[in-house]
Amino acid sequence: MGPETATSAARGVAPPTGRRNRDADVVAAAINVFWRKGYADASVQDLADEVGVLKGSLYHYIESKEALLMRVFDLAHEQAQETIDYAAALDVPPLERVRRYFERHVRWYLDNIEHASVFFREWRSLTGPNLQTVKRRRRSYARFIGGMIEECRLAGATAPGVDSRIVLVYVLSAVNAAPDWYRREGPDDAGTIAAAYADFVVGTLVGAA
Amino acid sequence: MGPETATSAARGVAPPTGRRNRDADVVAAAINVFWRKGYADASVQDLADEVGVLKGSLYHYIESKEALLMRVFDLAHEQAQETIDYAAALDVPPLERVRRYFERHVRWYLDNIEHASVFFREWRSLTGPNLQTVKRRRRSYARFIGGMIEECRLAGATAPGVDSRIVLVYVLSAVNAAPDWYRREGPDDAGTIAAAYADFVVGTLVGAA
Amino acid sequence: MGPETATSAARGVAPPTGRRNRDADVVAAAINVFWRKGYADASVQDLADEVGVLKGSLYHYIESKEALLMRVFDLAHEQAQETIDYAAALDVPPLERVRRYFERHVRWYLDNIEHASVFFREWRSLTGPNLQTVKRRRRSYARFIGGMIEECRLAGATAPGVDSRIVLVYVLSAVNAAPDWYRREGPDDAGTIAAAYADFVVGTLVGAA
Amino acid sequence: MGPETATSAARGVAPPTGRRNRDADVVAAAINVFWRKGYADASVQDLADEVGVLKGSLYHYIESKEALLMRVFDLAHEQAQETIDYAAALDVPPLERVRRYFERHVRWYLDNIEHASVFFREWRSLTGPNLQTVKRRRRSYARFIGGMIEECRLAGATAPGVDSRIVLVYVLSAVNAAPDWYRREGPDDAGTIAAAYADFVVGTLVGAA
DNA sequence: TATGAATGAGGTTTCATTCAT
DNA sequence: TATGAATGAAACCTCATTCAT
Repeated sequence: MGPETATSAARGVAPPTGRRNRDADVVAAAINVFWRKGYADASVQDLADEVGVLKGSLYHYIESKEALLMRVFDLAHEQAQETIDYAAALDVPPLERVRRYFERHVRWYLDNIEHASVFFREWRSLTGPNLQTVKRRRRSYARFIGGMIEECRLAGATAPGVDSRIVLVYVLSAVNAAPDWYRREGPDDAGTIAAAYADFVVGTLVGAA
Repeated sequence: MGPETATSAARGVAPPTGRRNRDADVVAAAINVFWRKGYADASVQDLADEVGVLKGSLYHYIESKEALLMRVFDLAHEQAQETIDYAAALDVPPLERVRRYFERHVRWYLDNIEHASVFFREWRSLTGPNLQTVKRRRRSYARFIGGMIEECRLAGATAPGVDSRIVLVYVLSAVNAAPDWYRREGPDDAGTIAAAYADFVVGTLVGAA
Repeated sequence: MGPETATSAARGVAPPTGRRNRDADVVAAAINVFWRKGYADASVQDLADEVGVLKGSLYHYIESKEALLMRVFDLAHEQAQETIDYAAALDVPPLERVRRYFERHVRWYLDNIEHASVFFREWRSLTGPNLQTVKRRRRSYARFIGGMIEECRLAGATAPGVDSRIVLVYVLSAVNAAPDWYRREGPDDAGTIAAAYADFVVGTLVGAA
Repeated sequence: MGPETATSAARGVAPPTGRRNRDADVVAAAINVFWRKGYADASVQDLADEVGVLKGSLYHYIESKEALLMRVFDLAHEQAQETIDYAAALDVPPLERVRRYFERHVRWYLDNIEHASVFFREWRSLTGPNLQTVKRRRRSYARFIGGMIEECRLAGATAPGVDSRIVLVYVLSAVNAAPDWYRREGPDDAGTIAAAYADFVVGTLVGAA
């Protein structure tokens, strides 16, 4: 897993720059605690313990527990957007774009299991505008991926009977649950699984009997 | 004690006409409330409101909030087991068994979205022996489905490079998330989606490029 | 974390002048409330009222209602142990050791009626390890006192027919109930009663007809 | 312990007369339950379980939980009064009257440990007129015993320095705690202990050094 | 007499958040 | 920046008692 410790492995943020990177530490702690206990069962005390400050002090870094959860989502969004930008910029045939998108996408999940798990499990705990924002983003992801699939269909690359809408939710579901099943210590490495998943997606598009 | 349970140790008389089957009502209410608010955010007050009794009165029917959640899981388990028994009893080729299993499986999800959603989302809220029981059942489901897939492979019905373990988690993930996406008021009816999903699963097995 | 404990991880500065020793206040309040209403009938609200904080705030100082009761017992134990150490260190004949032990012992009861009353009345309200601890201590007290009595017998200072075991429970019972009867505003002062009780004990040992 | 079972050994009431003696059963059950769990921790459900009826049905036999406790006290009072009447009617010297009173008194305790324990432990749980009644009776017992002791003093049978008031509470305390210490399965039988206690009391009166 | 569902008040405890120091 | 005491609302659960059947 690299040089990080097990408990702070979920960060994906830059390492502390020597003096102080408390914001990133706090988000990394939140990812870990929310992953282990779930947002609802995680107390602010748990978060403070993980960061190593007293409960009251934590409020110098966060506005509220939910705002902290939202920061976790914002960070994930940035990284998801990078994958989208990467795929959008590729100059390859539609099916290959899909394959490369999902390979990188799944790869991110498997390299950031805790973060990805929180991302997929806990969005229902958000409220009000935060919830709206996250839902909007999710629709935007789906629209982008749906667009890629539609391109494949228009290019005649998909099986005749395939319904783009159904295949979209099918493959998204399969892929997004990856962090629920993957074990770092398991027999398959992340690259293998990411490639296999990407192949499955392509197979689902072209091959449905 | 006769055939009655310990808690309803009546003297063998028929249940008074005035007494409805509150147990079933309570579980149905729990499914709805846990689905709308999530287990952690649902209060016992919410549950009592849904049933139409006072908070304290609810404890005539449940031993604890978690025990009620567990009853929701027990009920889902019974029905999941029926699908397994149905598929196991079929006298058809392996691939067809898989197809029919998943069609019925998905069909149950789509006909019981709230129940299925709670079943897939809230198991982490269980604790102690309840959690162990549910995990054990999940492993048992996976073992059954994995067995069906392995039968296909041994019968030479799957694509050469397919890794049974990976394809298992892939299709389970895709299928189990169905209640997250399906909208009853959407354009596709449950039968169509269930059939499409079953076809995707078969396609994933036989067709991975 | 350095040498400080995790929960009081102060930086070694003296406690702020504004912060009183709330721990001692809380135990004192508990003694009073448990004495007036009994442990079972005393609510956490009663305790908070006596301390002068809100109910929730009390949990900064206690872990649970029972843990607070246990602190009352721990404090009493410390003081009971001091009396034992005092008596054990005396260089006097056995009967005189008994007399001085009980005089001091009763004196403590009468000077701390509320505390002593709770100590003798409420130990059955403890549970689990707390209850075991208190029972163990009680056996230890009895063993010490029984040892003193046995010393008297071996020194030939007791009446011939005296059964050490029976006389032990007899005098302990008589003495331990003192706080139930004594009224501070009564005609006899604590010193007189303590001396009388000690004489009775000695009388019971040497004089049983 | 005679023909009764262990769990119903505390009654001291007449055995069921064949058809129905539910009142006595209920009091016997109360004695046992209050003895095992304490009045405050005993629920009406516990009482109903012990009697063998449903909770609601118990209210055909009792008016309230406290009224049931009061019946336990009334029954004990009847039996305590019998001992007093017995002693009062004796035509013996004062010291001998004291001795016989206490022998019988202690004997009752030891033969009815559960009942006696509740009698001495739980009177503080009564309220209002019930509490007043029980306190009045206790004063009356003390007055009777104090009268016997005073008779001894007037007859010149006590040691010169003895203070009647102090010796009264001393011996009462010693004697009343007997059910706290006595174990039916212990090495000494009830008759031996009752005699020894009575001797101690006399010894305390005549022999205080 | 017997039932057991229903009541409603009260119990202990947790916790996100604030604020004086 | 850091503390930790204090807040007060809300959580789950228990229980003595009532009452329609």
